[in-house]
Amino acid sequence: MTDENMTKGERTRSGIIQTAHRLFIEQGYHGTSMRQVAANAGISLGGIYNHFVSKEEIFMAVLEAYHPYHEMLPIIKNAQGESIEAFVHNAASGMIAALDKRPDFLNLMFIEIVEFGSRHIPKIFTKYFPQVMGIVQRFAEKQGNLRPIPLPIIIRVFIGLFFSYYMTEYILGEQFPANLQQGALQHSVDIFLNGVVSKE
Amino acid sequence: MTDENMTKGERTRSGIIQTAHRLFIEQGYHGTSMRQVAANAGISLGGIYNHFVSKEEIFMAVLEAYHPYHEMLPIIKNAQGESIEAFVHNAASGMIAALDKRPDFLNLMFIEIVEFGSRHIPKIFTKYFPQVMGIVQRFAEKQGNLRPIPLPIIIRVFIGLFFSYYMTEYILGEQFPANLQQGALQHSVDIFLNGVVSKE
DNA sequence: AATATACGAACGAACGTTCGTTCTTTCAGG
DNA sequence: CCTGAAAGAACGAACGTTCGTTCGTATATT
Repeated sequence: MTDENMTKGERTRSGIIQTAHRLFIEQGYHGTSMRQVAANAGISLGGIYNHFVSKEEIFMAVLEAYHPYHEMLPIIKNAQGESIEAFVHNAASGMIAALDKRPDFLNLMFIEIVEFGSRHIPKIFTKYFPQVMGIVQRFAEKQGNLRPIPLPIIIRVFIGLFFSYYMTEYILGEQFPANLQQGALQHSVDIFLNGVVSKE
Repeated sequence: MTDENMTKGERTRSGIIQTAHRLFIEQGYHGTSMRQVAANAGISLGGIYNHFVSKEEIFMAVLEAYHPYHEMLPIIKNAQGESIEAFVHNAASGMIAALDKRPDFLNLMFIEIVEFGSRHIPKIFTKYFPQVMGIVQRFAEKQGNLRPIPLPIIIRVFIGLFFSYYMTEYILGEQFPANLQQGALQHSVDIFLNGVVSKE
């Protein structure tokens, strides 16, 4: 929805969500005050309550607006149809690129975990996992050269691979020696596909 | 240090740290008040300030007391000297067992990341990484059958493997289909060692 | 004219910290 | 072993601020 199609109220609401998102990921939920949200969104304190009934409802709206799953699924879907090496590498780098557009998405997740007791994450995962499972299953059957490892495990290790890869870059940055290596993602995918043990 | 060797003040201080740890991992840092800490530690509000100059100093003490690195390093050290399969599996399951004794350590990390901007984690990592690097390097040289992948990458992927493995169990529990698989850790280690692609 | 939106003062509650005071522990000097 | 003074520890009221939310009123939009 473009800016012109929105009423004034919708634009204000959207601005509040955007501002709250930035403040939440910088300071946490309880570390952010409604006054900060109001000031940074260019609205008065009381005016916020014309658009949201409570602070927690703002957090819910932020969570809804900023989770990247809608962008992730097509990436996995579009990555199929080539060799397994290309598939995995494209999927991994595509997902990391998608997360790069939501640079502080992990913070949002951590707030969810710590300050709200992970109420929503399992729901999101169980909703999306079957879809991912279906995509990978169809690809695996067509490709046919996987070792006999349960598919959910493979998916779990893959998600873990790219997730921890991103997390390491995100949290530690260049302060972690392993982050300075050239082609780190390529190597990581290589390990996922072929392992670290030499077969010669 | 046992309870008998401690003065009254040391015992109180230790109790405050213990209580604060529990409340922080349940509610976050800003979500926990000094009054809650005082009440749950069985001390008065003002009394706390005989042992800590500020709330943040309590968090520092909690972080120091509850990070599991002191236990992790010996585990990696003691896991060496056998085959690479045994080494990796022992190290992985040992580290997961160590984290199990600090069941909410991840929450503490997440608070650090969100509410304190990851001020301390890089410091901790750069302190311990060279030691881990040294241990693994000596083992790799002795073993000698690793594929030509940079060692920091291997370590990074391994840490990511076990870290995300634990995180998946911890956050999602049985609600994540892949967690219900038998021998999930064994399979994960297998992928790390040999990859998912069949070599036949 | 009717409705939606914005305002900012005001509310009571809760926040982290300080304060003066009292009670308890510690450990010399006898 | 006592004794008594110094130090340590605990208390809870109170401080000034900030919190999330409400409200009556004014302004803008439709």
